[in-house]
Amino acid sequence: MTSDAPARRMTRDERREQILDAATAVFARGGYAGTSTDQVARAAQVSQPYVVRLFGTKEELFREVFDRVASEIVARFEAVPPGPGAKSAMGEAYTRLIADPDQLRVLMHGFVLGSDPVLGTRAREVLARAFDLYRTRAGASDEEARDFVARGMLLNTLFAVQAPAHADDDPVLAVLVRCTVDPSDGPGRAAAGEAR
Amino acid sequence: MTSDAPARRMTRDERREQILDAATAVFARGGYAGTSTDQVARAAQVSQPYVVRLFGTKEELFREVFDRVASEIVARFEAVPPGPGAKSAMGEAYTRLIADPDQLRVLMHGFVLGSDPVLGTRAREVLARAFDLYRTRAGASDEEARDFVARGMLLNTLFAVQAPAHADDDPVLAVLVRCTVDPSDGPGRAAAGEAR
DNA sequence: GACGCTAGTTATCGACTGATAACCTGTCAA
DNA sequence: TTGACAGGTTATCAGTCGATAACTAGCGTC
Repeated sequence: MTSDAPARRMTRDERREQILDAATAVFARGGYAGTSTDQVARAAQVSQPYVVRLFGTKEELFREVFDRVASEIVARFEAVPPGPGAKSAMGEAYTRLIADPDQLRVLMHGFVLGSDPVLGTRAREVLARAFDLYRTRAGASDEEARDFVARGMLLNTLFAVQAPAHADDDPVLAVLVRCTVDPSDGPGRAAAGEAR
Repeated sequence: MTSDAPARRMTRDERREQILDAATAVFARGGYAGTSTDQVARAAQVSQPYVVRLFGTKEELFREVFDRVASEIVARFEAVPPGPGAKSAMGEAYTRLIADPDQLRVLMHGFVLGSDPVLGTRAREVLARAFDLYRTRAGASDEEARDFVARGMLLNTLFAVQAPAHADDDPVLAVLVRCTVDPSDGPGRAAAGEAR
C-alpha cells in the first residue's frame, strides 16, 4: 500500500531539489571532506553515480548546497522592512534559524572552506551583506552591526559544539548559551535608544 | 655545512613536538577530514607510518593538535592580570593570534567537529573559560563577555574566508574587517587612547 | 506500437588513505 | 665488541571514494 515507495519517477529538477535537501542534512554533520557522495545518495534514496552526474562533481554539489543556504539566510534579512523594529526583527530572523540547525552548520562548513575561491567569495558576500543590511535596515552603527554579525557567528559555534545540549554540565556555559540565544540586550536597550 | 640536513636523530618527545607543529599548519588548511596523515608526515619530514605510530590514530593526532592550540589560547587569557586594563589586554591577547592564523583555523576546525565527544567537550571548555575569564578578570557583564567571545568567533570566520586579503574587493567588507580586527569601541579607547 | 528522450541503474576502476608488520640503524653501556 | 633498546624506515594492504561507462526503464507522441 503506502509502505514501499513505488519508485516514482521525478523530473530532473525535482530530483535535484530532493538531493540538495538530503545533501544539506548530510553535509551539516561531516562537512565537505568528511562526507561521501554515497552518503548523500543514500540519504536521497538514489544511486551514487546519479548524484555525481546531476551535479558534475562533489565540489559543485557542496557549492550548490552552500549557495542555497546562504541565499535563504540573506533573503530572510532582506525581508525585514526598515524601521524602528528592524533590529529585533533581524535578530529574530537569525535566531529562527535555530529551528533548522543544519543550515547553520552548513554555513560554518562553508566558512571553513574559505580558501576555495568560489566558496570564499560567496562566504564573504554573505557576511558583508548581513553586516550592511543590519546597518541600513536597522540604522545601526558599524560597531552595532559588527556585534550583530559576531553574535551570529557565536551562535553557529555554540550549536556546532552542541553547547545547548550540554548546558547542564557547566553553569558558566549555560549563561553564555542563554544570553546568546536569547539576547537580553541588543534589541531591547539598543532599540530603546542607546544615547549614553 | 648547513646545507643538507644530516638526518639528526631526535628524542621521541622532540619529534612529537615537531610533528605537532607541522600538523597544526597542515590541519589549519584542510581540516581534519581533508588532511591525510601523509601530508602531515611530509610537512614534518618523517615517514607516514611513523606519524601514525607516534599518535596511534589520525583522530588522536588531531585531538592533540587541537588541545595544544586551545590550551595556549586559554593560557594567554589567564595570563592577563585582573584590573582596569584587563579588557583591552584580553582583546589584544586574542588579536595577537592573528600573527599565527593557523591557530585560529585549527580552533575553528575543531569547533566544527563538535559532534566528537572528546573534541566537543574540549571546545565547550574553551568557550566557557574565555567567557568566564573575561567576566572575572575584566569585571565585565555577561553581555559584554558574550560580545567579546562573539567577536573572537567573527575574527576566526573573517580569517577563514580570507576577508582581510579581499577587503579591497568590497568596501563594506573592508569596514567590517577593520572594526573587528581593530576594535574602535570597547578596548580601543581605554588603552591606546585613540583620540582620533 | 515503436521511436526517442530523459530518469535512473549496475558494473567497474584508479587513486588515495589510514593502519600494520617487518625490518633497519644509530647510540650508549658494560 | 657486542648487545639491546629507542628512533625511524620500507613494504604492503584492505577499504573507501569520486568518477566514468555502459546499460535499463518509464513515458509522451506520432
